[in-house]
Amino acid sequence: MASEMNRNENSAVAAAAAGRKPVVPRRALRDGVYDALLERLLDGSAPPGSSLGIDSLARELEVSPTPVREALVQLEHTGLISRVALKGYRVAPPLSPEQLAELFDMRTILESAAVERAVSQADDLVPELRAAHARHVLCAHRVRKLRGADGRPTGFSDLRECFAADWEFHLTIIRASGNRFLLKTAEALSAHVHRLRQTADHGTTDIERAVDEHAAILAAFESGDAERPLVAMHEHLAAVARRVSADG
Amino acid sequence: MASEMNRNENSAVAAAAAGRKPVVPRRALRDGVYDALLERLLDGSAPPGSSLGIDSLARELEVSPTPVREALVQLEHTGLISRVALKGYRVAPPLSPEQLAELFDMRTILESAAVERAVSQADDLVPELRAAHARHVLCAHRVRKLRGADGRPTGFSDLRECFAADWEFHLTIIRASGNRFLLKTAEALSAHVHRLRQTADHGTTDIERAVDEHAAILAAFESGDAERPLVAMHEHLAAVARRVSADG
DNA sequence: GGATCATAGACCCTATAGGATCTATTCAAT
DNA sequence: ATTGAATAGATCCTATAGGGTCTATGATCC
Repeated sequence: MASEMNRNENSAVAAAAAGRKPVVPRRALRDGVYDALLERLLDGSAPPGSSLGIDSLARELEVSPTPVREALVQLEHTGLISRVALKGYRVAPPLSPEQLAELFDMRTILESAAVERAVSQADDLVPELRAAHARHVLCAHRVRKLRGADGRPTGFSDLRECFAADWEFHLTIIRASGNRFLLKTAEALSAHVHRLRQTADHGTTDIERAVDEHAAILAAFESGDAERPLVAMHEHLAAVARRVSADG
Repeated sequence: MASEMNRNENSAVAAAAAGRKPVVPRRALRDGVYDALLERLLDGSAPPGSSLGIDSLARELEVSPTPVREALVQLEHTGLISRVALKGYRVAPPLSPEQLAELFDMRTILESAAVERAVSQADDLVPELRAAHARHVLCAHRVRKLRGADGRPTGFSDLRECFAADWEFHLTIIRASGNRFLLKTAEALSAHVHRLRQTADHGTTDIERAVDEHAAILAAFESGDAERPLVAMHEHLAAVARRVSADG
């Protein structure tokens, strides 16, 4: 009897119980719909305030309303869309200056705590951080090349990749903190962080500034000092907040 | 308590959508199912690891599977349930000691930041905090009376109310921070905080300890000092972590 | 001309049905 | 006795249909 139970215990079940992800990620329709809707919200296809009709979205995406509804519920907790019961979903308006300040205040809270906890494990962190930074530098270089040739970056695809590399640098530090709740919260905030990329017309100068400041953070971790990474991160976040607030 | 959480979340979303909307809280079936399921998860009716069948839940609650599905999606992001695509939902296992440590580490991060930001607005905070603390004291007194009469508190209803008052004290401070993201994150963690009440057999002694420590925090805010509330909060959270970790 | 009411359309919410998948039991074969 | 496949049951996922509500347009009345 016991052997049967052991045999019946699937690897996916064991992985879920242990908190690990299954080897092959299985996806239902609702996950694909979620990605599609998130894409629309992030690249500005859906202007703020526009209504998200369940039925119309289902027709556009060629699925039934049910997975659309599930994806919208999942999207609701990101803050990108707002729901009024018996009235429907709408794209949330862009963050007010006050909310923007609160967002960066929150980022400072979370990432400062992450840095404080990551310095003790700098040996494991520094190599990963170097790799993440290298990818960021590579993207920035490519964007600059494209800009030099065409005079303007081609759409959002290259910029998005660069922004993703930027965010990945931050996530690497947060992961090193070893706190799953911290990581989960940061990921929940990522939607807002990515959305304000599209609002502010970030030129390549901002990207280069970010690369430089990330380099300073990396160097601070490499120095082995316990205080310098924290101040470097503080300066970086404050600089990003200034650049975002003082947009055209 | 569940309805309060949901109402707060809705008001926050409405505020983020378009200013203030003191509308009557309209509720769809989905919200009621969410509350019912949260109730089951918090009072231990659903043991960890048990499967949450959509169809069976729909039959039990006498609704169709669709609102059940929506409520499960909404519940998924709280961490109380885990989903495997094409396999179903299951009640998440209780937090491991490591996760428990991370949870309290996260609480320390968030609530320390909240205290730091709340001290500047102590004039507005102190009256609200006094009221919240009074409700907590009242609940604790009633629980002690009941315990003295019957020898044991009647079920969870009274204790739950007391725990809700405890948490409301913390939320009051976090609200005073003026950071919506901080508040939203704390509310997201509340599910875990409330769930571990049921696991550990908290006697009335723990409640009294919490009341005393809350009183110390309140006194620290009343003193006008900028440092004392922070250390009082630190001591409180550390004490709670010790009491939870050293359970029977 | 302005306001009120009625009607129509669109939408959300809920319920039911069918196809596909997974789990568990059963049975046969080595 | 253990392994393997096959079948039955249950469950999940998706699609479709109907009831109720909200919004918008147009007509009527003051």
